[in-house]
Amino acid sequence: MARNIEFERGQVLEKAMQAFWAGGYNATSMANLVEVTELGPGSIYAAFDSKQGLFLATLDHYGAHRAAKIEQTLAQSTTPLEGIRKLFRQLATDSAGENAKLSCLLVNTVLELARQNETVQKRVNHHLNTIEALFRQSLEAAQASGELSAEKNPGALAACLMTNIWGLRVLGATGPTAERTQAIVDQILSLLT
Amino acid sequence: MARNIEFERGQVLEKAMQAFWAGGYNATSMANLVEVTELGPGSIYAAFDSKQGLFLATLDHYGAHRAAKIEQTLAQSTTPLEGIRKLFRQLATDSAGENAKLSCLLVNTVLELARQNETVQKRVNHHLNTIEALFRQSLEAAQASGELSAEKNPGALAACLMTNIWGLRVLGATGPTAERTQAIVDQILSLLT
DNA sequence: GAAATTGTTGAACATCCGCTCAACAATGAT
DNA sequence: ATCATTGTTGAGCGGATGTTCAACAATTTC
Repeated sequence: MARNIEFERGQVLEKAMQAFWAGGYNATSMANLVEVTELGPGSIYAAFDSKQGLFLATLDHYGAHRAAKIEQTLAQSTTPLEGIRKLFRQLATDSAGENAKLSCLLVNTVLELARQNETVQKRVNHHLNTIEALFRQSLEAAQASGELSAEKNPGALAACLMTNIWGLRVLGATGPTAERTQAIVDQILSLLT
Repeated sequence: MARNIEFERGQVLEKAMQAFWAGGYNATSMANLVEVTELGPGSIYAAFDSKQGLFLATLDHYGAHRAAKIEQTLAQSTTPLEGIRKLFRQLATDSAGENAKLSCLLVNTVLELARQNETVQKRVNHHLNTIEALFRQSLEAAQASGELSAEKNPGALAACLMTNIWGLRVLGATGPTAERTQAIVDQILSLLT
């Protein structure tokens, strides 16, 4: 064999992700990425091919982490709908917090990059669809147990909840008050009753 | 006096706006703007100070045009709620159309630029607040006429509608089907009943 | 028509961009 | 110990970036 890789892929992805998340794709330069990852340009290109390759890897890192967190919250709740309510109340808090301006890397990427780049589009959509499926499963479970009215459409409701999450991410970036974010989430959650 | 300006400000702003709208701020270069506006770099800098100055002017152009369109649609409708429904049904159609990927310049700007730039943030928020006020006025009018339940909160509802518009703009950029966008809008409009 | 003022032009500037590659370092096989 | 293989390093590449400015053009004043 030969020389071993010195860096840990997960740590590099985490640092690159935070840079892209805070600055966006275009405004984050390779020089920035070299600085935060503490890798040489050559090592980055050997491992990820290009700036876009590194970005796609950070998208996967972010998407997997985010879906796991949502799945965990839904699984740990007393009932399916309670899990969804908990997620949206957390979103209300986060969207008025100090990290609200970060928004969500997936949503930021939809508007900055995925609109123009089919490769990025497919990758982002895959992660968004994974999350939407978690909501749909919870809504179907709620319907099966009678917690959600049989007249509701779980698929349409899940799609609508995703749209509202995206809207809340934009809202967070506008710098809203906590009262505002909570009033909006209260309206959204009334869709479940 | 002296030599007159040769270009029409409105036409230049329209062309620059379309470039920024389609490409985003960072990915639209001064070379692009020189090409689409058919002005020399010097003329652009004399009229708008900088790339950011031109961008802020296009934001105002876009915001004013957008608010006027919404105000007109609301004013021409038979009832206040019918106006809001019409706007959202149009949004469902547009978000599945060929121009859906453009999204909305204001929303795109919130996530790409306003997160990091206070000047841009204030300008975008001003235009968004203007539009939100139109919705709130329509909801208050609907409540006054009995079309909207007295138990509803027009302010919170207007804020929630804005959040949903932003979500629909993100949705449009993901390339959804017409069935999907209409199912989501149907859910949103159920908030009004 | 000369002077003063303002608008237009486009070449050029310093800087930054994403990316490459030759030189060197570390590891395992023989 | 030598060699083959792979990882790291960082100076440097060609090109793009936002911006400037001296030269020129048009218009008004006197």
